[in-house]
Amino acid sequence: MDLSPVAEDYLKAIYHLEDEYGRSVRTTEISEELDVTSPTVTSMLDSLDERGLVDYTPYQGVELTDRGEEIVLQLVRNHRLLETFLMEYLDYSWSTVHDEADRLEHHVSDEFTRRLARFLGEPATDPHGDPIPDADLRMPDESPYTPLTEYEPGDNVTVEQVPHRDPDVREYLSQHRIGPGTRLVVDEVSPIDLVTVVPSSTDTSVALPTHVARRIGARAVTK
Amino acid sequence: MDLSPVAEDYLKAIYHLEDEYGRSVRTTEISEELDVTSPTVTSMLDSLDERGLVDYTPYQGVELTDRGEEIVLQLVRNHRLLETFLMEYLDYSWSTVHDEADRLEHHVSDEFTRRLARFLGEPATDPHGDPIPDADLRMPDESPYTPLTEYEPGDNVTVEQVPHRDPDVREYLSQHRIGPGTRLVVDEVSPIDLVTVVPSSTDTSVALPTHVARRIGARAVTK
DNA sequence: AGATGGATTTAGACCAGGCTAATTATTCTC
DNA sequence: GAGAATAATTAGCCTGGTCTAAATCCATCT
Ligand SMILES: [Mn+2]
Ligand SMILES: [Mn+2]
Ligand SMILES: [Mn+2]
Ligand SMILES: [Mn+2]
Repeated sequence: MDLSPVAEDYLKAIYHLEDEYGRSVRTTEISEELDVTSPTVTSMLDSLDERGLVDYTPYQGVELTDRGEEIVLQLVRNHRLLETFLMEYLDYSWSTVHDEADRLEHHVSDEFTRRLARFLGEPATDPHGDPIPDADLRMPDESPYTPLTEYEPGDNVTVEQVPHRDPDVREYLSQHRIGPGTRLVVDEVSPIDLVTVVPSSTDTSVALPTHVARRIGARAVTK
Repeated sequence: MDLSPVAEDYLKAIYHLEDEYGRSVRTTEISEELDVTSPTVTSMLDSLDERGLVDYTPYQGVELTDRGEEIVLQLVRNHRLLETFLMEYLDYSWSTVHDEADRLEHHVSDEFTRRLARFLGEPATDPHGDPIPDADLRMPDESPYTPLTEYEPGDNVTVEQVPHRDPDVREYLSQHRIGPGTRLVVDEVSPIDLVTVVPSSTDTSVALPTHVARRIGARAVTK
């Protein structure tokens, strides 16, 4: 299967959207995720379906096939190992590393990734706290982190996992000094889709909408 | 200037051919180098000329402009730093490293290359003995190595620079255990375009056509 | 100087991946 | 259950990069 970077990005988008919504994915969702028009998506879905990488039912939605998912898992492995390398050896910050990896993931060979994984010591998690599929593309077990939304006011936690694909979310968190390793106290978990936290480095309260807080993984600090 | 990898490869081909023949480059030469047909080359030359990256006179030939050369030098810098990393840290062999670098060179950012150069200690030469342009794209001075063709029978030398872009040449040298660091004795420099050498590791004489021997750089071993 | 052959360009086609405008399905609302 | 609103697809066009076949240029040789 010789796939263009463009086609690979459609598969990745479908993967992430399936994961986010837990159901088959709509044309519009892909078109928004990738910033292309919906007719463009339709024609790519036709072509991916022909190649057996997705199951696509017009007007109904699309899902990855096993072969499609395998391709995505290899890309995710490439991506997360690259991010690990870029941060640990080239001193990229967690908020700048994604774009570089998102391009390179399509262009490194499997051989490269094998060797890089060995060089890095076969890590199971990347610096954003996300799991890295192993050489057989098995995803490590559930991450042991608890979403910020499940803590109580007053809880003292260390951030371990940070959503970073969306540039706006990334920028906001980075601006407010919330990243991997940040210590913070949960201030308020409001029923109107808001969590407020106080990073110990700043003493300033930071408001987080639930959809962001839910994706921040943290570990309780045992005093 | 937002250039496709394909366009970049045309510029690189022109650069290497100019270097090899010391004159402007013909359509056919590019078409052989890149394995595309000559009409394809003609149309790409039109487009590169319009963008000011080459000077192209139909039926006469083509040369890089300063802007074109700058782009190539950045690619060469990317390429040689990548090869250095791949060999020194990921244990690629000198004969397998080129293809990976030849793809990646088009996809790493300038930021990546700056950081990689720092990580590697700002090397001036790659593991094939080729000079690496510095951050301002200045090529280091002439390599201090002497082509194998200029030695005399009986001379004892260490190979420092090895041509490796042509897969056939690369395969031949690798097969006969001639690579960076190889010690060998010059056996015969024949007027019929042939140099024979004996690598000290094998004791078997290896014949090299002049066009290959000329590109092998070596240093005399002082006994 | 003219004829010829090889190199080169022009003409016309195709595919991937985009777009806009128009059409058709599906879903929502009353 | 009909009409309106929304989502999705189809139709048709464009660009970049490729090809083959046809036309043209130019260097060389007599
Ligand atoms: Mn990422
Ligand atoms: Mn990507
Ligand atoms: Mn190389
Ligand atoms: Mn290349």
